[in-house]
Parts: sequence; structure tokens; C-alpha cells
Amino acid sequence: MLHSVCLASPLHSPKLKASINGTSEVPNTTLLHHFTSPYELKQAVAFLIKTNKPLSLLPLSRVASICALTPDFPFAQQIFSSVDQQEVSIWNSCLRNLAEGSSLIDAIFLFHQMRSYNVSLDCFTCSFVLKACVGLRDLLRGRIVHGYVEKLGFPSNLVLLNALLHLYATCGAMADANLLFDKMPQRDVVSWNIMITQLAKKGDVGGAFDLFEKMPERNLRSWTAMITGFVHCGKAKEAIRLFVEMEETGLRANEVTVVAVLAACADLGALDLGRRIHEYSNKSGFRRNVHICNTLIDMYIKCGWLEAAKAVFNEMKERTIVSWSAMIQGLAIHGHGDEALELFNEMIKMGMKPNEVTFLGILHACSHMGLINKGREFFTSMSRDYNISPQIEHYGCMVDLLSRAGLLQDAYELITSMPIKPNAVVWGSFLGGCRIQKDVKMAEEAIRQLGVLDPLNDGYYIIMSNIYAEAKRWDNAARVRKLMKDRGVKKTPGWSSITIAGTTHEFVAGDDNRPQAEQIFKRWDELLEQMKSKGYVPNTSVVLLDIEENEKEKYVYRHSEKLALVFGLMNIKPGETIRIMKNLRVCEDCHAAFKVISEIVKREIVVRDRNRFHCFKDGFCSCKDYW
DNA sequence: CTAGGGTTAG
Repeated sequence: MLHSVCLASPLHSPKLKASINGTSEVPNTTLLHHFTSPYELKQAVAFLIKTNKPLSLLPLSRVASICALTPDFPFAQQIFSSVDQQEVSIWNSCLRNLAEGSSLIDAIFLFHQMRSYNVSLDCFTCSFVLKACVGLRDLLRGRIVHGYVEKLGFPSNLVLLNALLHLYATCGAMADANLLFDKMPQRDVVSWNIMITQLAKKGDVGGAFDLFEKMPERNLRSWTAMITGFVHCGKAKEAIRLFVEMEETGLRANEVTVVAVLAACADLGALDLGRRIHEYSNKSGFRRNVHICNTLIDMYIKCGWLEAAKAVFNEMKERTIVSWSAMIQGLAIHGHGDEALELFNEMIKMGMKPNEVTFLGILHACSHMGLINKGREFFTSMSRDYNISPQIEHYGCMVDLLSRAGLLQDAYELITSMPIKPNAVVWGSFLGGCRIQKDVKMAEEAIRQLGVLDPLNDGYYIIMSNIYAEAKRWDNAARVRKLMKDRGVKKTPGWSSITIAGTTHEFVAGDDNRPQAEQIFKRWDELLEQMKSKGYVPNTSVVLLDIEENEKEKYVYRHSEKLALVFGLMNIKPGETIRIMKNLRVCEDCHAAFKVISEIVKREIVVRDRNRFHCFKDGFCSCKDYW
């Protein structure tokens, strides 16, 4: 009886026997579970046939994964036909592994194998292969799968439609995405979330918010997507506002929400909220989440609290390249380039492989310390030793490094010989160097290029006119300002802000129209006396107007960062660090003044400008006056 | 427990 069953089973199908012909060795039974190639699989099958055992003893998912991408696909099919499980589901789980791993191309290939060997596909097959298409941004292949979805008869499966929506939106085919979204027979919260995320990613945060307001129901992911969207589009304040609103609805932030809100805090320099979120995160058990830790590092760095960033970094059990790069970059912009380089060495020792961002931080560190040769070495080393070819940003850093250090000729040669077309940032760095070196001729070359590359950016005109003014070439300075006016370029108003007890106070230059304005001016006058006795002399060269010297002094005394500082001295209790943010670069006179003031008032003053941090303490600045 | 959406450093 047993014998006849065996005869009837596909075990003894002639085809299968034929296909394992040539395997003469009798395999070890361990091969039944540990075969790693179709060849070994065939030995295992031969063994089973010879010993009259069922093929179902084979681990089927292993059979599938070994044959999936080979010409032995039909061999696996024959095995599956003898077992009590749907063939398609075995291939599907294999497909899923590929699509969720790093072999997306293989997932696509397996899909085509399944097609050509007539496996009857189901929704899951389509779903998994769509995931691979999205990961590969392979819109064309995705459209083909879309065709199958229609043809196979599940065109109204909501999960699949959402996967297709995701595909179109992610691959930039917003027209298709919109069309699909509009004609979907029904939508759920996932459909809306996909649209919101992708619109915001494309910069259409207004469109995203429209949908967010319109959607019938929102879940935590909807809020998170919208908060992330605002942050991504540079609207950190809106992100925070939305987060507060979300909390009011009673929803609790998860890890991803926390990352989004921390990123908003980093942008705004909102240390108080950042600390609150940090506490919340710890209380919620997110302490070990690497994304969160990395974002915390960035947040503390951008809020000017380097020590807190270090503490988070040091406590991390596992670090990724992002953790290291964020910390290195943070040390660099805080003026601790030496520590940044040490950290880089430590990282290399630990076997961590640097990437292009890591080198950006390193070059930054060298640039801010004037380490020309070290910078050059790293620049060479990155492609030679780490196989990372420099991007435009790295060239920008090098041009900054060289020109800032006075090597304008070298910088110019680098610009004209670089294999990528120099952009405005590169020429802008060069122009900045020209200003430090007071090289009018080179600056004129830079501004010529910038007039084409980025004619509406006010910063470059200001620097140029500054260079002329410092050379006392008032006519030329005026000409640049007129050029600006003719081209309709508006000067970005400078502002400084300081946060006291959760309220942010913004100052613009000459601000006399606010409460406490009189007291601020009075306190400034007192300070000025002390400053002068310590040798402070106003540096009026930063004033671009051709006016009387004492008029110029009045201008510099009312710079926004000075007003913010005095306001802070009056309202923040003694001993506490004063943190100021500025949207432009800190001016030279303010820089000199802050050094003296830090000594007089015996407090630490941290200023975040648009490029870096200045930490003033005991009469010195962490940038060592090289910025 | 075979499927779809939100995350970090420049």
C-alpha cells in the first residue's frame, strides 16, 4: 500500500529524476537542511527519492530562495507541486525578502521569473514587487506591474492602489498620482498620508497642508507626516505649532514624531522645547533609538549646547555614520576643529567607514582652523583611500579653506580646474576670502561670475560693496548698491533673537520701538564706558555708508545682536549662558564688542550666526577670530 | 504574522 502511494507521488516523476541525473554522490542527511546551491539541493532530493521519503521534508523557503534567480526555477516548481502548499505563497515570501532587503533588482527579476514560468500571481506578489519598484524609483517597471494589477483582476484592492499611489508620487509622477487619488473608489488614511508626504517632499507644503486639513480622519502618522513636511520646507515654526495642536488632541508622539519635532527645534534653535522633547523621549523609552539620538546631537549642536550633544553621543551604545558625522560637523562649527579631527581618528580606529558628509565636516574643521595642508591631505585622501569622489560641496569647502587662508591664487586655480562646474556657493566662498584678503581685483572676478550664477542673492553684492568701502572706493561701493537696486535685489534685513522663559524676542538694527528700548540703550551706554576702558574701539568699517565717523558709531551701537545681548543681560539671571541667534553673519564690530563684554559681565555668550557658532568667554571667542 | 503610509548628519 505504502509502496503504491510512493509510486503515484511526483517524487518519482521522470522529469524530476532526469533533472537530478548526474548526482552520483550519496548526500549526508545534513544536506537536507543546509544545501546552499541548486546542485546540493538536487543531491538532497536524490537522497529523499532513494530513501523513499517525502519531499516535504525539505525547507521550502530555502528551496525557493536558492532557485529563484536561477535557471533551476522549474526544478523548484516541480518540488512545490508535490507539497501541500500554494506555490505562489512560497515564491511570495521569497520575493518579499528580496524586496525588503537590498536586492531590489533581484526582486524584479524573480517577479519576471514567476511570470515566465506561469506562476499564478496574486495581490501579494504585486504588492511586494511594487515595493521593489518604489525602492528603485523604477517608474517604468512600476507601470508594467500596474498593468498586471488591472489584468489580474484586483484593480480595486485598496492596499494595492495605495502602493501604486506611493509609487507614482515617490517617482515624481505627480500627475499620475493625482489622477489615481482622484478616481480611487475609496481612500483611507494611508492614501491621504501618502499624498501629504510626497507633496511636502516636492516642496508643495501648501498643497500638503490643504489635504491635511481636508482629510476625514487623521492618525499619528498623518500628523507626523505634516510636521516633517513643514520642517522639510523650512517652516519649523509651523511644525512646532502643529505639534502642539497634535498634543492637544491627545495623541502621543512616537519615535518618528520626536525626530521631526527635534529637527524643528534644531532649525529654530529652540533649546527649551528641545530639552522638553528630550525628556519626553527618555520617559517614553526611546533612549536607545539611534535616529532620535542622532537628531538630539544635531539639535543640541544647533542650539549651541555642545556639551549636551557630547553627552548624548557618549551615551550611545550603537552609533551610525550619521552620529559620527553630526558630532564631527558640530565640533567644527563650534570652533573645536582639533577635537573634530581627533574624533575622526577615533572613528577610523573603530572601523567605521566615513562617507561624503563626514568629509564635509572634516574639511569644515580644517577650514575653520586654517589647517591648509591637513585640509589638502583629507581632500586627496577621500578619493584615494575611501573611494569617495568630491562633490561640489567639497570643492566649496576647499575653496573656502584656501581663500580664507589667503591662498587666493590656489583657490582660483582649484575653481578653474575642478571637474564640476563651479556654482554660486563656490564663487561665494572665494568672494568671502577676497574680502578677508582685501583683494579687490579677485573679488571683481568673483562678482562677475556671481552676477550670472545667482544674481538675486543680496549677500554677494553686500560683500562686494563692503570690499570697496573698506578700500575707501566709495564710488564703486555706491555703484554696486545701485546695481542691486536696478536688479531689484532686496537686502535681507538682519535680525537677532534671544529666548527668555520660553518667549523669543527678535531684534532688528536700530530697534527703538519696543518695550524696554530706553533701558536697553541706557544699559548699553554704561557698558560702553567699561568697554572703552578695556580698550574697545568701535570698528566702523562695517558701515557701508559714506558718512561722518560719529554717525557711523551710532549705527554700529544699534546692531541687532548688541540689542539682543543687552536685553539678555538685563533679563537672564547672572551666571547663566546667554544664547543669541542671528540670521546673517555676525559683524566684526559686534564680535570684538562681545569678547570684551564677556569679560566684563563674566558670563558665557553663545552666538549662532548663519555659518557657525561663536562662544565668547573671558574676553575670547571660540572661533579664535578666524571665521 | 503574506500586503500599503511618516525618521537622522551636508
